[in-house]
Amino acid sequence: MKVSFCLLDINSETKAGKTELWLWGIDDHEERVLVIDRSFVDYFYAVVADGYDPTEVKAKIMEIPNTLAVNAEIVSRKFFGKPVQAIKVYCENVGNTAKLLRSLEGVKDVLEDDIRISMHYIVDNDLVPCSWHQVEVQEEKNELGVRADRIYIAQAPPKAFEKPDFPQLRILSFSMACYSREGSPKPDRNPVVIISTITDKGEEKQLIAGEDRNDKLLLEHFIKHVQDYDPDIIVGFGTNALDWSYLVERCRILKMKLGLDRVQAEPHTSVYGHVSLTGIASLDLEDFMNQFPEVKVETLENLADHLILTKLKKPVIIEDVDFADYWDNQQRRLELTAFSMNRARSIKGISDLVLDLALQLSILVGLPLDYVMTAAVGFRVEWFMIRQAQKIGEMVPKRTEQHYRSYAGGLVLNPRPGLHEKIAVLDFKSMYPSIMLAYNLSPDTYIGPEEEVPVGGVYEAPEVKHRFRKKPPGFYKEILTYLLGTRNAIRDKMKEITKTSVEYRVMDARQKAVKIITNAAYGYAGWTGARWYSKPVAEAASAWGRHTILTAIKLAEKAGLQVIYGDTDSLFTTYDPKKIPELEKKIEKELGLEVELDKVYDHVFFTEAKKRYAGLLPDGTIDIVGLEVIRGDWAEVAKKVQEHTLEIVLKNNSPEKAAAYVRTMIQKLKQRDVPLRDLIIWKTLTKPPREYAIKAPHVEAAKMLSAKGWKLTVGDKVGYVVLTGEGRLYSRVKPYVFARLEEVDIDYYISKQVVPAAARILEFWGITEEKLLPNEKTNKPSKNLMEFMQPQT
DNA sequence: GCGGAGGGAGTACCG
DNA sequence: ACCGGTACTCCCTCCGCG
Repeated sequence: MKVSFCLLDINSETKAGKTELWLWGIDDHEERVLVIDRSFVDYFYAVVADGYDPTEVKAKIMEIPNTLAVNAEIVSRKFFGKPVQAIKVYCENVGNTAKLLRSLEGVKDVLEDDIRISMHYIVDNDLVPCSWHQVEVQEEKNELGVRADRIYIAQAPPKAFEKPDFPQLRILSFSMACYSREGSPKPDRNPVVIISTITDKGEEKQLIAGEDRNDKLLLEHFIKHVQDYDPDIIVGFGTNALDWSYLVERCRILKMKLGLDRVQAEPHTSVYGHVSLTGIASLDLEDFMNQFPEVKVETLENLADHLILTKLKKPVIIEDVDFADYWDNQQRRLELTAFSMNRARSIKGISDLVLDLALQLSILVGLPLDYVMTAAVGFRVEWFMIRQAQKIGEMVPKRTEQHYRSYAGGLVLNPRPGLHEKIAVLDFKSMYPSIMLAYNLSPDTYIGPEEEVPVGGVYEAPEVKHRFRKKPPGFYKEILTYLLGTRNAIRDKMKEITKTSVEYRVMDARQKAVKIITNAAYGYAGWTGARWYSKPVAEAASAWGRHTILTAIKLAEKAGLQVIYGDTDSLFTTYDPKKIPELEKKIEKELGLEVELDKVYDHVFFTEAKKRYAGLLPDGTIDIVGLEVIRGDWAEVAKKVQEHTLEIVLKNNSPEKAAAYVRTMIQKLKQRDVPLRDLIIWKTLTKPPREYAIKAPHVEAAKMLSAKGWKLTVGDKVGYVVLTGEGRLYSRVKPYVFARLEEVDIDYYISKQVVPAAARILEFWGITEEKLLPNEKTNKPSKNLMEFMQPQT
């Protein structure tokens, strides 16, 4: 019989020395199915050395005792574009056999022994995660005790096919709270006191520990609840780093097993730091944070707030530290449980918004849903490439960390400081991908300095002089042609569809997924960890990029436009509605790359610094780029003042008014009329505190947190405030959770945060830091004299 | 012993 | 665990200073 199913998860199981592939999915009757394929044997390639007869090499391989090689076949493949003969060796234990063959005479290289069997299976059979497949099967009785409505044995590998609808997924979102009076909770001593869950249908369920904080029953109920609801996807926040390992450990201590997946096994750590649940896609919303760089302190509450899930009322935030206090108070315990439930609701709300993109990334890249979300962008690009490589018979290079050599990147112009009117921003569309495509940049088209110019000729990069054959199209070109073509096609189709339709939403997500991979291709090429790393490719791309923008500047100036600023692929010029379209055409004609008029600023302000400016758009919104306002490591109070300063300057063209506003704010600060939270400075811990070469404020604050039992890891953000006192800054900081408003050094916030941020803008009009600070005895007379002598004011 | 200059460490941004 | 280019703050060392 034939069944159709949507593939959601895949794992491999070894039964009696034989590896099976288990495909988990939903069939077209909404039944949960497990399709087992026992016919796939994993493999690797043994590349035949020059001058050896493949038939003999193959025979030799088969003769080796204990190779475990079940079969071998001679195949023609490509490696970096060059045709090679290889022996495809099928065997049960790829790792050992590949090792044996590495030193065999006649074998030049061993490849793809580092690709996991489930990925070989997906790639070779062209399976598409989160998509429909048809497969010839025989039904088998569920004697394995797995949680599935049907179990099938595949008679042949499944085949992907197009089907527009998507099955109704069961999704469970959850959040947990632990009781600890000793800092970060530890599973060997601190119980889980609340788990809040909510399903995709909005059904809420809370599991709460008993008065004695005994969590055995709670955990049993949680496991049972998951088993009963049988979700296809489980969503949490911080689950990979925290929740899953905590729950597993906690269960072990209570002599239980956290068997909530579809084979009643424990969650297990997998690649990319992902924690995997067999048969269920486990998603961690923390992995989505890089989608929202605007959210600087990456908490669930901040993300929910950013996505306006909480527009009705700002929820009360209860810090982890205070959980124990809340729990121990009858009345406040209700607040804690409500808070926990709200977290679960936020998780559901956010996943409703981001799941489309996650699914499309999984479909495009070909990694199962849970993996694709945890994988860093470099690995997403790589899996997409591996998939394409298979299609054209290209073998996958090994991952060998290459020696790092830096190279020159994009060109940044010095801005013309001051306030400008009517400024156009021209952007090259997908500049690096377009360049790589236009000049056929690829590791396999690169012609080394010693090599002859091939028939058909070469493109030679400016400055760096790297050469690339014009024909045939290289691997990167194939990929970028597909990506850029697909994105354009999707965007064209989207124009014909109602914006509120489901179809539009799906296409928008697909378009975003394609964009993510396209934009990362250049960075991938220059990443020493990449399988298809090629410094010449990345270096040539940026060289052509510099050439491109330099040419564009010349053309703009020739057209009579003044260039105010430019960075990598953008140009800021005076706006002339007649000249701009002509310039666009001229640039496209001369360079073969598309430019577009991205926006026109009514007013735009530059300091002398690159990469920092603010512009007013016709609709009244203000773009702020690079300045303190958009930085996460400045106190909110300074950012607010700078933002308002910019608004006054850009909208009213009135620096004096802005200065007056700043002075008012300083007065307010002096009264300590400011919430403590506006004084917090957040900085990331980029290494373990011990390893810092110098003393730094955020590191000292981190040490104080650790001393109180906080578990801090690299990548965590530390929030601290500056206190009054003597000496270096690092000696008078305190984590904000321990601090009171009365102890903070308000003068620090005035002189080192608010005033510099405001003066950054106002200095252009001669309003210096000194002029913003109220006149006091602390002001040195000499400075006032200097001020007096400055001519421009 | 102290203050300031200048280089270095550290972080976060832009495209 | 994607690239290079850039701004900026605070730390730290060193130098001058009879």
